[in-house]
Amino acid sequence: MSEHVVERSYWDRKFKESHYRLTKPRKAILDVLNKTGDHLSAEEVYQKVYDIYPAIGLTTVYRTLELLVQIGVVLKFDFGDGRARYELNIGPDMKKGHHHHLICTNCHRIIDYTEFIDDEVELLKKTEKGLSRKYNFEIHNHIIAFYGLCARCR
Amino acid sequence: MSEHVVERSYWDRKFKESHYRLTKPRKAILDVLNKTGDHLSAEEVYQKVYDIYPAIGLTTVYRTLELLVQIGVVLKFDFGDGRARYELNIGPDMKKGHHHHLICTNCHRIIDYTEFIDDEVELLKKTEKGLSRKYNFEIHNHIIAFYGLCARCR
DNA sequence: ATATCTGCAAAGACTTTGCATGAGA
DNA sequence: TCTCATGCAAAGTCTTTGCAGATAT
Repeated sequence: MSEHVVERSYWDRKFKESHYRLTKPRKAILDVLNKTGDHLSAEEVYQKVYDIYPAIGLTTVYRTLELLVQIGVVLKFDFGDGRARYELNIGPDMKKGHHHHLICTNCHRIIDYTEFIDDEVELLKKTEKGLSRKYNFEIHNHIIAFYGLCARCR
Repeated sequence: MSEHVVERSYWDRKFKESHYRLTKPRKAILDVLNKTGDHLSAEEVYQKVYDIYPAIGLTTVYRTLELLVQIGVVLKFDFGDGRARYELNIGPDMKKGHHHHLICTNCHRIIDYTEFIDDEVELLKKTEKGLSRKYNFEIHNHIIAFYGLCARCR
């Protein structure tokens, strides 16, 4: 399918720029991230990759996720349940655009929201500009998260 | 000193409300959190408490910090360096008010900032109201953080 | 060819749990 | 008194590292 061709060329380019090799395990991991709408833990990524590429090792998953975070393709989060979680930041076939999170402190469920994002982005742009000037800090990314109790847990 | 009396009565009240006991180890931990301006890890809290209360155990530090998070006295963060960090949320003698963080992804330094907080808080209030209605989510807290490179690392 | 990458096993780091002793209301 | 809290040791999780064999350019 041509959809797949587009994906491949996109990652190819992105990897060439970063002088890393786009190997089979890495492609499989990217495919998994590209298809899911969830915030997967390393173990969960491993499980899903295993289905399409059983030779995969958990170590490679960790190393690849780390690499993808470095080159800005993946975002890494910690929602307080003791394991890091990952989601695609940029990709050819992304399920969602820029969004933020509601995090249930009881059951650790994550709700993505996109409401008010425009207002937030506008404010954050101003803030970013001011902060990077004042602290000489080069901002690459930001997060906003609300903590509390979800509908089921309250 | 009367300053100390004020602190004690404050924590006393807070603990009575929560039907927990304000023991010596817990007092020592609160004193440490109250005096520092940093975001301490559990190990760092342990070290500092050790100086004023050598009988302290690391386990107690973990359990107490967890407890303080539960009753809303302490905030828990994960800045990406593999250990949780804690700071006082409310207290009699706090070093800082509400603030957010700039996090260096290279050296893991944390910079607190309070600029633009008013604008942010205003926007977040609106957002909170909308989100809690739409998702039936009870919001207790929020975080904003910017990731990037600090002056030294860029 | 040859610099990277991979998977396994082992080690590392942080955090939690079991349990007998000790302290607070 | 009697429930709750503490400290030590041990266990549990998630993540990283060492290394020999496999792979991509």
